[in-house]
Amino acid sequence: MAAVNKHAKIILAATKVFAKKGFFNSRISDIAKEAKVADGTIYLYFNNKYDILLSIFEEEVGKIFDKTQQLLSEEEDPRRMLEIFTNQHLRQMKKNKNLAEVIQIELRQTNKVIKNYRNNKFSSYINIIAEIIRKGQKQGVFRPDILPDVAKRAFFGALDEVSRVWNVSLETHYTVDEITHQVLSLFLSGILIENPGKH
Amino acid sequence: MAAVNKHAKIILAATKVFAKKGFFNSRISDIAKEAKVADGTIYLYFNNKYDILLSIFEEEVGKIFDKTQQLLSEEEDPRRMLEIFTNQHLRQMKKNKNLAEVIQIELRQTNKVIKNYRNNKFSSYINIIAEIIRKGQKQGVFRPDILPDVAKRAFFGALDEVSRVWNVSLETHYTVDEITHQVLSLFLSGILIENPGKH
Amino acid sequence: MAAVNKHAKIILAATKVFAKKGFFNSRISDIAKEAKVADGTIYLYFNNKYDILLSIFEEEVGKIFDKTQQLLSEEEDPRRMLEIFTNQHLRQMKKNKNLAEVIQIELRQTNKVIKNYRNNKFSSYINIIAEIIRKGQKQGVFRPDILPDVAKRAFFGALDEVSRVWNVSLETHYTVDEITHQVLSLFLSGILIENPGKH
Amino acid sequence: MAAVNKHAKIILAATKVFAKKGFFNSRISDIAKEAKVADGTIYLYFNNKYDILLSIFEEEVGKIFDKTQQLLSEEEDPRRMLEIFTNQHLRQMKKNKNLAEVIQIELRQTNKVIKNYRNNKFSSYINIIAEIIRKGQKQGVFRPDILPDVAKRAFFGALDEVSRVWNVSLETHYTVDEITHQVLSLFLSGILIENPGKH
DNA sequence: CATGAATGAGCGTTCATTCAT
DNA sequence: AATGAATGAACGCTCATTCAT
Repeated sequence: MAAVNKHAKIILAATKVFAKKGFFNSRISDIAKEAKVADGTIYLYFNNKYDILLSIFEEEVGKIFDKTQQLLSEEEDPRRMLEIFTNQHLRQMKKNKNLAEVIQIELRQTNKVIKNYRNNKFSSYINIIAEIIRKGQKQGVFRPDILPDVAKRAFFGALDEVSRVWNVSLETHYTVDEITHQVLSLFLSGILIENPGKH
Repeated sequence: MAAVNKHAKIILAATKVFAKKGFFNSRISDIAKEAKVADGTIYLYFNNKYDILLSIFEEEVGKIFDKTQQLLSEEEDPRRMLEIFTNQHLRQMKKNKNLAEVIQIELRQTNKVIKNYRNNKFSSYINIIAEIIRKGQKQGVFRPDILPDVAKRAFFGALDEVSRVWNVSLETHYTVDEITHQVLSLFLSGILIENPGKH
Repeated sequence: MAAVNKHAKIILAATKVFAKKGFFNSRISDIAKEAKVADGTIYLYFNNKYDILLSIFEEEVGKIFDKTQQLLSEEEDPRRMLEIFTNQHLRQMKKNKNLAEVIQIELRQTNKVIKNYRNNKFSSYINIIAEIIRKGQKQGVFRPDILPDVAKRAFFGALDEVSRVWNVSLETHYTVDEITHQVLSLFLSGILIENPGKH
Repeated sequence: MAAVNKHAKIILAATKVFAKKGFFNSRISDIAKEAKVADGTIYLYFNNKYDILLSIFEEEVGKIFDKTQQLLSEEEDPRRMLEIFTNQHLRQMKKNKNLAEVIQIELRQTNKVIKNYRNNKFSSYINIIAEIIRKGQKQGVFRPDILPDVAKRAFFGALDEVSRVWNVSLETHYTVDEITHQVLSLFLSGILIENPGKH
């Protein structure tokens, strides 16, 4: 078995285990068992437990980032770009629930090292939103008074919280497309029926 | 020192410690030291470490819930109500950064017991948003196609993610009122300059 | 309530609690609750937890010792004296099962201070048996080759083990008088049908 | 070092420590130090502290049981069998004083789980006595009015109490053979010089 | 490279004892 | 004398990490 496979197997197993039990409640032995390797083997590929978590972020979020960038590269309309981002994000989160859990849960915890997520893949990922907004403002289709760095957080927070429900409760039966439409519609047009103050 | 004070002191200390280090990285002895009581004293007021976390949620979120309800009780306009909720939430999170951290961080982790947060104070708090939306739909000022149970999550997620930045990074220098305006404006009117597709 | 009563109440409660849970598994608060006094009150009457155990021994065993001495004082026949001792012991153990437990269980444990039970009430109690044997040997009714200090232990051990069953299992349905007869008969006449080797 | 050795080393160390300090006064770290392993290593071989105690019982008592059975297998005379049992038991208790302590002390305590010692090795061991008695009764050499289930306890209790002295006090200087003779003689022929009431 | 037995630092929790009231 | 809230030392057990094989 090639080394690259072991690495991937451990990442996959750790994602599954972290998602199920949370980072702190997960044991190295749990991950080892799930990956079908010995406990010690994990330390041939990762420095420590926390390093596994970081690797998941960087690698898995990196994949989503790349995929999203690629999807957006052929699009020029900021409205469509936002739709693509939304749909792609929710779709990924639904497809890869384990990763969704890890992002959602672990993003907010551990020892603050990772929280200040500038200069990492996750930060880049979120900044895609800000870039789309800026592009729309340049094109004159998005309101110029919107602050991209505030709006990117609001938008990501909304997506994140909405998609959490997939892993936690059974209360929702909406499809990805329905949720995409709801959230996108909210952000694009707002909740008001009439927007007399708009211009 | 009256018992009620000890309880409050421990809650306060635990909130501070949890916010600083995260639940799992916090030690009972850290909380005891912060509260200036003996380790054992904590167990006179709480069943175990996790019980402290739950108590913070129920008690502190309960206070915010009550305060918010009171502020909203005199208002009839759903748009104003949403503004009041937003401003009040962001103001509380900025004022009580430790509690904000605990809510934001701990809400997503621990052993899934509290994650399914129906039937608790937190659930009630979030449902305020859904109620405001339903009221606005009845009054005909909010779009009827918006799903209140999806929108409440999107809205809370946006607020939550936006306010996180206060505790984590230094990147933002916006005031509460500016952020309130940004987020509210986004939700009410959307990001589009023109909304030809509306109604 | 007079102090003497508190002392007695605590002894009684402790005997009950120790019997039920064993010395190490018993909590001071258990005893306090059983005695209906505050935890701290116990320390007005006893130096520490272990002191309670010692007091039970000295006081309760002392009572049995006195009672037994009194019953034996009017008897001159060593055979009858042994019967009286046996019957009295088994009767007490059956009547006061809690004390029986404490004697049986706690006699063999704790920190060896008490185990070397010379110079205490329990030692005196066991020595009654040796005295009876010596008396019988002097009178020429008991075999002179029997060593009283060995036989006293064998006899007490037999009684102790036999009576344990009352507190632990349900396997026996024999009455005190039946058990008395069995044990006494064994010790007096042995298990052999014929004793040609005697004298 | 083979696993079987670690297991045995810990059993040996625990027996020693329990004998010296008693179960509740013994620390896992005491056992670990005595066995020259790390604290955590103990938990690779035993579930918890109490499990160590149970294992000592089952394993060590099992060995004595097997040895005794083997010694008795070639003997047909119940009188000789009783002598063999007695001698063998006392010899083992003198040889393995630590185990003797553990049996004597711990048998009567802990949380009553093992006290009802049917269906375990210890129960089997004691029942050897009852079987010998029944055999003697069938052969017509032991009195038929003796109840084997009462006598087995009386006999074991006598042996147990007599052998305790070896670990606790210095008062006795008798050899195993002397004690064997005393106890056996007592049980076979009784203490009376004449047994006119027999048969 | 891979293993998994062994390690031992670390922590949540308990509870005998104290002492201010 | 009596109380019971408060204390804090102590311990069973866990688990990330190491290393001999």
